[in-house]
Amino acid sequence: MAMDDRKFRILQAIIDDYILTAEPVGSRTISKKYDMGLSSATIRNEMSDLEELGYLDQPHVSAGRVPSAKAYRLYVDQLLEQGTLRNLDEETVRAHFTGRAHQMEDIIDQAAQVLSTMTNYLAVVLPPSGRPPVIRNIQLVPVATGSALVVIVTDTGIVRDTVIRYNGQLSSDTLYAISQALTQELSGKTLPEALEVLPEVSRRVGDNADLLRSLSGFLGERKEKGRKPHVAVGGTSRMLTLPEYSDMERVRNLLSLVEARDRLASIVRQNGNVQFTVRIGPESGIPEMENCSIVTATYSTYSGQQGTIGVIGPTRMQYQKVISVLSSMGQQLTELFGHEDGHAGPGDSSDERRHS
Amino acid sequence: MAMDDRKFRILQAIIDDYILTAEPVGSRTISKKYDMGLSSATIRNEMSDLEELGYLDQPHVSAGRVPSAKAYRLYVDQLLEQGTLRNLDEETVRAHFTGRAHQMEDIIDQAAQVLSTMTNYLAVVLPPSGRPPVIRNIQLVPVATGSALVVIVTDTGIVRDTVIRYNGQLSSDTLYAISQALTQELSGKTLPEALEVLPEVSRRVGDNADLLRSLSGFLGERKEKGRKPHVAVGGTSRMLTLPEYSDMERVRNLLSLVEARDRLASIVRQNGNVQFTVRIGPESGIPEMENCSIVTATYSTYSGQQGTIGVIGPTRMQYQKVISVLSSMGQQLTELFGHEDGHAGPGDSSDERRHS
DNA sequence: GTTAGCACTCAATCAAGGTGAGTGCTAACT
DNA sequence: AGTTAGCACTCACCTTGATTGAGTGCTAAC
Repeated sequence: MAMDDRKFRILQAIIDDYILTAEPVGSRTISKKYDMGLSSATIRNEMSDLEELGYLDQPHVSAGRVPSAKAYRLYVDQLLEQGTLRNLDEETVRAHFTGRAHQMEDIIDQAAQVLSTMTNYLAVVLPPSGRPPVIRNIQLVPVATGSALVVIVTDTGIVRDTVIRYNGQLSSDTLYAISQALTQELSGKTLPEALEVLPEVSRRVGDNADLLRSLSGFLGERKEKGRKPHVAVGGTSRMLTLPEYSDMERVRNLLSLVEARDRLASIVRQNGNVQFTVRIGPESGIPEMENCSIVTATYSTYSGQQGTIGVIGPTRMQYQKVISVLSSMGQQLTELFGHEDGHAGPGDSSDERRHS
Repeated sequence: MAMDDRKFRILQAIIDDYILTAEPVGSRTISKKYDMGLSSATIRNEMSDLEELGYLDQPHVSAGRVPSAKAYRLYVDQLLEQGTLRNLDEETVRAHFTGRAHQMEDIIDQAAQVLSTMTNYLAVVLPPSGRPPVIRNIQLVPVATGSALVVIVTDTGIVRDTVIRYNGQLSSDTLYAISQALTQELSGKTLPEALEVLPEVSRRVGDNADLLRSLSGFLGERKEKGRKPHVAVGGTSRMLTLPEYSDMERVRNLLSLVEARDRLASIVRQNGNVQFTVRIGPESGIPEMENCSIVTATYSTYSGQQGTIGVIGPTRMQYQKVISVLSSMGQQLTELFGHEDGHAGPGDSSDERRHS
């Protein structure tokens, strides 16, 4: 016995209904609500077949049927194939996501916010990452006697800054001179490379050994740990309204996942070059995500770095909606970061980008 | 009838027991577990009095008694008076809170983490704020053609940065010259003040009207919205293990509060100059916090700015522990920020501070 | 003033029975 | 051969009622 067209249509109806209600679906419901022109008995036979084929599960004998992960997989694959769903939410996303902010973090926060309100699920947005950033400019700004702010502008537009301290006093002009020297020597290099050549540079620049040692220490630390990236999350509380989270155990699971940002990031992060990933239930291989689906998309920056945006929800997720919204958001982030200044947002207050 | 010493001791026992078990406390429990040398009947009489005095509530007639907000208030006041509890957790806090980080945000994140693990409640840490920061130094760092990073170093050590764009090309040296001029003119001023005099400065500096307009726009925006401060939160998932959060409704309340960081901040933020605040249940005046207590403490920076750290938990909170931990943490943050560089953490890798 | 004793209350627990949604199977129908 | 009506069966869920036990308030004796 194989999957024929009628079986598929019935399966689809079951999935649709289950996504809507979160209740096991009975044969009578399908026969009546989705008029297939078939009696419940016939549906019943087909459902029995579908169960045998592994597309349906039965919580217990006198309950309706529930779609299996395999069913969702089929459903989603079919959705993606026909590809009609894209861009349905394009405009709504544009309307809510202004991207009008100066800091990268604000932007991804806002993106997560929009994603979660539009989908009603948990949204995660990871900042761009990828190949190591290349130094463009180093600037030392006097803060107080004996301390300076190090600003490193990289090609990704991400600015890393910290205060270092040194002995003695250096004038603003001296610091500028050192900055220029450092920029000269180090621009075009990645952070680890810069760290390597720093001693040599230090010799050449000469008499500020102390300051350069501090700088070196800072770079070294950064190399090891990296700045832990800011992971934006939205919609946690919204998830709790879903019936699947009336179970405390699951809520706790979800919450501790959300709290462990780095773990969350590693779960969501998408490798490879596909535009989309849909991982349904156990496909993710993550034990506590058995009942969740993870849909991710990517966006990219002008410098070729890649970021991930993702939505986590129950397996009975509104896949069409989620995929459509993610797709639009991915596109818009790509647009937003697709410009030379790297940092986001129209610094001037022009409104062009929305229509470009 | 008034509160006498015996009544007080009984009340204390009830509170202690309720804090421990979260179950209504019966007369027999008090008589046996806390040997008062009194029979349950006597305790019962006293409890009846205590109820009449408003210190105890009875969920229903055949249940034990539960301390009222008034009881906790008395209990806490008494704790604070005797003041013996301070510094009990000093060492543990020191051990877990290294404060070893370059970014302010990392530090307050870590502080929230430590607070929540040590108390098992929800911890909130607000960055220092207070009088408006005064500009010390302005620096424009070239990022790409037509765009520059604005770094403003303020006396609070907090660095605000953003990329602005302008027409045309300016060399690194030109930008430096402008930076110097701006620093000259604007240092010592607050942001709003700077915004006011900027047009004038613009005239004097001359031919870079476009850039200065961008800068002015940026400052104006900042003035309005301010950079939304980073509010660190820790221990959300830990709260769910408490029996009072087996109710979904409450969990949702808590969660949406945690998600609305600004609201959370306004709840926790402590005004006035007291070292401590303990708000018990309805005292906070916040409807959804009726069953919660909020304990806050402050820390301050060398520049006189003040930050708040707080713990939110059920009214039957372990007040002693919480107060002690908050106290130690506040002290340590004050120490940490009590130095000229404002930005935190030993930039060098010396270990001195832990013993200073 | 303290305590033992007793009647009383009431949430919580559990078993028993009823209900209804849903199934699987069979036999009749097209 | 596919479809459908009918029927027996299953089982989660709800209701009901009885039981239990923690806890109280009151009274009378110490």
